[in-house]
Amino acid sequence: MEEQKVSYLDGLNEVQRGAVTTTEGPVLVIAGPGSGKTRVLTYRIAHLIQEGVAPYNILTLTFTNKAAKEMKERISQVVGKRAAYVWAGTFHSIFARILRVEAEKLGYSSNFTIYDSKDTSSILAAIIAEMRLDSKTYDTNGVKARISSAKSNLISPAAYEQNQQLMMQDRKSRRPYLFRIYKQYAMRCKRAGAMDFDDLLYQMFVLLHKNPDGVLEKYRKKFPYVLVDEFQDTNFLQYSIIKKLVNYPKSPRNICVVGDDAQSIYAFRGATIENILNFKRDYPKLQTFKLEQNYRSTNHIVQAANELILHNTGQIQKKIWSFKGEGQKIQLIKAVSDSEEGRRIAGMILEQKTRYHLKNKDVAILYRTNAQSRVFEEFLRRYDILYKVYGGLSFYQRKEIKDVIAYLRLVVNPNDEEALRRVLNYPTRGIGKGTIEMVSQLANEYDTTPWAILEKANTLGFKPKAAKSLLAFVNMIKGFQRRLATDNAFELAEHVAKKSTILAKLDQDTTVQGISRRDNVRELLDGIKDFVDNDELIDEATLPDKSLPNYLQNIALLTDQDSDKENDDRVALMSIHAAKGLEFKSVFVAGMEEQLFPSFMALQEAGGLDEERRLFYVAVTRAEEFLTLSFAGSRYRYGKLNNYQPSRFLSEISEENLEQPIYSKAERQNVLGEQRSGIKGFSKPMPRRSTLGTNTNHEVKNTADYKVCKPGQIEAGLKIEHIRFGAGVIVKLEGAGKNAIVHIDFGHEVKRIVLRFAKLKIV
DNA sequence: CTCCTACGCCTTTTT
DNA sequence: GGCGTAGGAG
Repeated sequence: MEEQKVSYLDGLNEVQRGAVTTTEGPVLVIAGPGSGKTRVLTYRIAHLIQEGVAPYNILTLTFTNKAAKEMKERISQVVGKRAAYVWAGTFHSIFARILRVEAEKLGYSSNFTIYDSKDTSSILAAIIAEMRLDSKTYDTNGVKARISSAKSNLISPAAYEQNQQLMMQDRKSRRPYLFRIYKQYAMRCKRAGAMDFDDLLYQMFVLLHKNPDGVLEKYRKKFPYVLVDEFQDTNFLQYSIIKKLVNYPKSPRNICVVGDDAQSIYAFRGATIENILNFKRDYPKLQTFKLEQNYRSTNHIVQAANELILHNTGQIQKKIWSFKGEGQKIQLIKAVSDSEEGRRIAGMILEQKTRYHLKNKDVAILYRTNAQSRVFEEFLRRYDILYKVYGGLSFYQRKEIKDVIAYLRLVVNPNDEEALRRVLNYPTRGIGKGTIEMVSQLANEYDTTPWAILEKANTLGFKPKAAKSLLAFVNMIKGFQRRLATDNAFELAEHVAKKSTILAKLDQDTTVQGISRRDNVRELLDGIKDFVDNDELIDEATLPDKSLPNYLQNIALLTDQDSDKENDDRVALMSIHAAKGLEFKSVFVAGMEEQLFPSFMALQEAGGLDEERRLFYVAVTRAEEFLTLSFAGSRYRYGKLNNYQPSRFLSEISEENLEQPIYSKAERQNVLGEQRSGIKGFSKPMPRRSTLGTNTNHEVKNTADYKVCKPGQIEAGLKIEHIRFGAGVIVKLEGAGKNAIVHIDFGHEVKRIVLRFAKLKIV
């Protein structure tokens, strides 16, 4: 035992060891990127277990399933099978697990449905329509964000209505009835026996706060040791729950939170760095450990990270440093267009693979928005490089999958309104818009669920034809429900897919998308079969349960289809957000352009720029050895071509660390000077503008005001500007009329372009 | 009521 | 450029 202890503690530096072995009392670990944060967390848990703490008394909260899984695996490497009993998971999944047990105390069934973000949007859209509110002022996403934010700040619908400040804000933004939507939405969720993502946290808090049958004491006792990963990304609600569990009179306050304020990138969904400050205030006996040594990246990368984050205001003082040697300077790709960016990055990956013997999985392409992945997919395919796109719309978010799942959800919980709405007339069975609206109205009138209305369809004044269709639907679902007792998840799902005629419907569609949809449904069924056939005990505390309800509970919180087989050798394509916590030998950060990164949305919000910069900090620090930044002078957005300026972030890394910087030293001073003087948005030296506070949008040349010359004007020797490729000289004209081709020298290459399609401007 | 087409909006990031 | 919805014809 003693020896074992020594063996794992030996691999830690002084500070890390302190963070691991200080098991009693509140601990704050400020962990820079690559500083061995996960190591500290897992060793700490392992250490607790070695010291005699029961694994099931340890609660570890993370933000992603992936992080939780990794942590469990690494704990088991130190303490073996006992690791399976540790309560480690995402906030949402852990609380869902607890809420299933305690559901009845809150008036829910333990079979409650979890509404994902799309379900929420869809219900809100329906409510807004039913209330006859203008869907433009009450845009679904805006309303959703507002409700989510209310919940995250523990404001109930009733409290919302009483809150003068919120009501005032709504009146100002011409949405005075927002509180009614919130109220209605909350009522509907409850009536449907469903919780959305925020409810999983909100209801957890309510449970602990109302404390029916002493549940609060039960969980305080159950979890004497609490750990929180990525603490900088917790919101007020999450912090409040943790506080309930840990901070009370006579509590041992054995809580360890790990985070890095410089990596806080979720302020947009309510995360607040204030939690770190509050933590210091709430736990006076706090012990703080700062992990600053970076074990991940070479020095140029670390230094670049340090210098760019200096442009932010109010970071906790911290400077990361590395012993890994100078390494290679950061490379910069200047591409004229998004497709050239794709081509050059793919080419560079090929080159790096040969020159440095990198595997595909050593490489990642990171971007600000998921929509950017397409070009890279195209070129990686062309270059025969295997890749995997993470995030974006997950498998379970696809329409056809949601449709099948909706049937299954309905079988388990017929009150699930959203599932009902989705499939009541899909595949079409003669239940039209009017009928559906009437169902909804009756449900509100009788204060009951739509399902209950359907069951009594023949007594409520529906047209005979409609009533017949509705009852046929009810009988079909009831038929499925009878099988719940006997069928396993797969048998039932397959039966449902057939009998609902979903499969037949998809078979009719012979378009490419149609076939792919069908394949997806097949894949879903295969997945359910896997779930049923798999005998492996994931968690030794629970017995295998192959029922449909259990299947649905398992997938409800799966977002990334984390079927990630470790030996899958693929280049990773993902958003920077999704890359947090990961590391790669070689990282490409694409789309380094003003308006894209930093995002134009963020630039309009207070603190937005700083958050974008922290995001860039996260991106940069994912790289171990090779970091390449790239920008494109033009790219398609919403199917339209736009021109872009290089991101200001590029000018925040000095020549010491960045190869072939776009700016000379003098220019760089100039740019920094302008930024400091408060003129937003110019990342490139520009002639002085006459007006102050010029909006950056003016910098973006758009297709509309680009004056294209007529084909007849073109002749050899002319200097022109091409809308995508920039400045060039006409070399010659080939052919005439419709087929005329123009040769243009753009400096680095001569392109042949069909004259009648070329958008050229004579300079 | 169903199917087809046209139009409009979309994209910031996630559990 | 792509998806979802609205509006019209059958």
